[in-house]
Amino acid sequence: MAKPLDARTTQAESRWRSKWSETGIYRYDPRRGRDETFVVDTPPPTVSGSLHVGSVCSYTHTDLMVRYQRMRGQNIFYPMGWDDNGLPTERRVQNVFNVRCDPSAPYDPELRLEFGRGEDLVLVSRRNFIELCDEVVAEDEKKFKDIFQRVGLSVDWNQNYATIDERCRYVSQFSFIELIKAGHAELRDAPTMWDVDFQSAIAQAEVEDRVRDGHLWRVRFAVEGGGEVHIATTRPELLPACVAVTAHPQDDRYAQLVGKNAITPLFAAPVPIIADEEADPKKGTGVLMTCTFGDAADVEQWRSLDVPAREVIGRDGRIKNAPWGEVPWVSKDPHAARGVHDKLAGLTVAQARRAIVDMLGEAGCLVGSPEPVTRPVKFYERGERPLEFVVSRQWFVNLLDKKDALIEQGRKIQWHPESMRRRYEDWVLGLNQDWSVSRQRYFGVAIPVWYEVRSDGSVNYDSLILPERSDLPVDPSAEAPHGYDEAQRGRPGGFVGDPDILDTWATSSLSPLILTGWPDDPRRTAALYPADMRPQAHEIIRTWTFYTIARSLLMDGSIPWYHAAISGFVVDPNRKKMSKSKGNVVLPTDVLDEHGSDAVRYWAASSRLGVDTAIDESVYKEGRRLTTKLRNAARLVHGFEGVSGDATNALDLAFVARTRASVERVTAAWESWDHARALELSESWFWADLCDNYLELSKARAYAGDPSALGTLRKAIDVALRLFAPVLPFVTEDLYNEERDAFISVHRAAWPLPAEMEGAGSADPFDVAVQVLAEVRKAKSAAQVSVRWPVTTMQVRGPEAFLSPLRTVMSDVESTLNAGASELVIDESRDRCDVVATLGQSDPS
RNA sequence: GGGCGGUUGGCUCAGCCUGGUUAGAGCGCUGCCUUCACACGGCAGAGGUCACUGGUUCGAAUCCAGUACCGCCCACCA
Repeated sequence: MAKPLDARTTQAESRWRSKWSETGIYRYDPRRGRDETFVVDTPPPTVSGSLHVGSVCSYTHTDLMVRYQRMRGQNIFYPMGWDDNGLPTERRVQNVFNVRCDPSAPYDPELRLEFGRGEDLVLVSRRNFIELCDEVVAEDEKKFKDIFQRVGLSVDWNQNYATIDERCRYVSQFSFIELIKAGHAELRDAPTMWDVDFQSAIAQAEVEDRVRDGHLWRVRFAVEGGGEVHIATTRPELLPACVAVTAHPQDDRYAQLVGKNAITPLFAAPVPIIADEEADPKKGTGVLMTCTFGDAADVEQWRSLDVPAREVIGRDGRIKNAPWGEVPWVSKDPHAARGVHDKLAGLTVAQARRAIVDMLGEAGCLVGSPEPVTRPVKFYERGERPLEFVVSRQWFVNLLDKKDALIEQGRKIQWHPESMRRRYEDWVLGLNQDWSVSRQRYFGVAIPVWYEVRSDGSVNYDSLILPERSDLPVDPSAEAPHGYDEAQRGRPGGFVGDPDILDTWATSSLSPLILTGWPDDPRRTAALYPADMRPQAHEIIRTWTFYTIARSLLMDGSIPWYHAAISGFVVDPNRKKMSKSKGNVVLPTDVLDEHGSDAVRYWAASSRLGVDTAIDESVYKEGRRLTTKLRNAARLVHGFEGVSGDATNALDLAFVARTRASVERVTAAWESWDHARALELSESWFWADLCDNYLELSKARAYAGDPSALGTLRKAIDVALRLFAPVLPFVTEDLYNEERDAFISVHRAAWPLPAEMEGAGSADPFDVAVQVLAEVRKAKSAAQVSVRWPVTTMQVRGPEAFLSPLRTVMSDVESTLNAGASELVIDESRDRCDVVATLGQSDPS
């Protein structure tokens, strides 16, 4: 059981937090140029519920690099954003206030609602709804900010945005209008993936496969002119939507049928039998039906075959009432077809499936019994019912024709770890749809478009009315375009506003631009864009990474950042993903309370980018151990009295050389974005070289006030504090300022560089001294005596190459070991040394 | 089905790119050592056929090929 966090640590952490905030040491300086500025495109966390401990880990990873860069003299632009637009917020607001948005309701400026559910459901205008959303997210933002500050993120809190705020709406709408003008975004009336519960279009990136049990039915189709063909399907309810039947061109079983018509059972619709490479002879019966629309393949075939669409599933996920009646010509027996359809109309997909299977069975059109199958089914990632393809009017951003360019952009970016680039490329290569950006929701950035209404009252979707830049952000459902007044809304000769909002990623994908003054302040933009670093989790490579790269490409062909730092997941100690249902969620506030900020940061810093990390109590303990060790080492050195001088003693010089080599390696690790390696190297230098060995070896001289030892020790502590400052910002700041009258932040101090340790020569004397030390310690341990136990005589036998450096530091070795006379014997026959120590007979005390 | 990552002492991980003396660290474990920075410490120790198979090489944890298992990402679902 770990000892509770001592009050000193907690108080120091909170004191330094306040001090940093008061003194503004993390503030961005807009006067400095791009080449000396390090820009972070911080992920705006979704502010709903509580912050995940995994977020604490990955945000800390960012802060580690930021603090390193700051100490390297970089001007840091490290903002914070909040992602508050979109569905999660809407759902929370609906629950918290018991309201629903009614876009047709007028705005009520006096509306005041209490937190907690009211008795009756209240319908509010879109603007009121958005205001309520603002209210709710403000609460969450406070909680998130508190945790981020506790963990010591060196964010410049003056650089802040929320994806629903005016600035973001402005940037998002402006950029979208630019996409329209450039022909990258267009309105299409086309089959789109649709969530029947959320009543909204969904983009490919928001879709996930879930494995579901189902059945494979074999259905008998008659062939015009005689014969029959069996098709296999898991979705018989789409039979009325069947527009073609396909078989593979090399499939001999069906070759003679191609070109003829099949007749669908129950509906008696003639549909062409077509040879198609996509039909796999090994699956099902080798023959499948193309329906409008069961899946993306259907959409593709429907396009390429140029057959009519027969949409049977409505936006509510139920079988439509009318379509069959609207196109009676497709059936050879319209009356019977209508009779069948009437039984299906209004049923959900699942109900219709059962009903149609029953009817097919009665009609003798099922072959054999259904075969149970499990197959992946597409769901909206937040949805509960399978997605359907429905025809609707949506805005799309064209990306399918830009795969090559998107991959090319990805290659200009450095990925950490490198393997994540492949994930991005795989996603790009697997794209099969353009980006559907309109969402039939309320809390988000409105699509900034109106459409003209013709004199006959119909909407002319080809005739867009775009807002002026000076009017942005706009809400087309509440504001009239220039040259019109509100009375003309929906009237012949008037206008209608696009009722939809943009996909949340349409705004998030502009995150590297949002705070850069784009597009109105080109000087600021040039100083902040592209960003240096995009930190994020790997799960959103398909969304945030991808869309951001795409937006920059479409904007001006730029890349959004130079480095993408991808963090892994944090999993529970059993390597399982944390989830509320499993009850294995670890709250950031709990670990911070229990172990302290520095220890939690130490844990985060121990994990490498891209690697999944398990919650591990022992690592927090290790972090606390390190902070304690730092305090104690600093206390010892700060307690020595005497004047510091230059290092002149042989051991001191050798230790400086050893330190210089370590600093070089630590710095190289930071430069290669490997904070875990940097920490490991810093630690082994500090713990072994400095504390276990050099401190012991120089202690006697330090107590005696030797200026060389004192100068070297003080320098070593100073280096240690700076080396650990990125990882342990609190304890290092505390110790750095322990001896100072006026506050100077270690986080503004210069990173230790080898240049500070020039002229130290070789580290050999230190290394050989350590070897002799280890030998004698071993002997004392074997004899079960204390480290201070006296050594009466000591003989070191070895080659001159070893003894020569040892000779220069022998007095320190002797005093550390409490040894009397010692003898060095040259023996070139061995490549190492032997140490023979005779221990004293009695306790020194 | 495709792609990526992993498999090293009881646990968590490093080392692998650039093959070469007894494979490292922390935790845990064992023994010893406490007035002189630190017992949230120090010293010493036990514990590993580096997943498996084959290959390259004088030499393989490290390079190559394949297999198994674990995890993640993706996939037009008949």
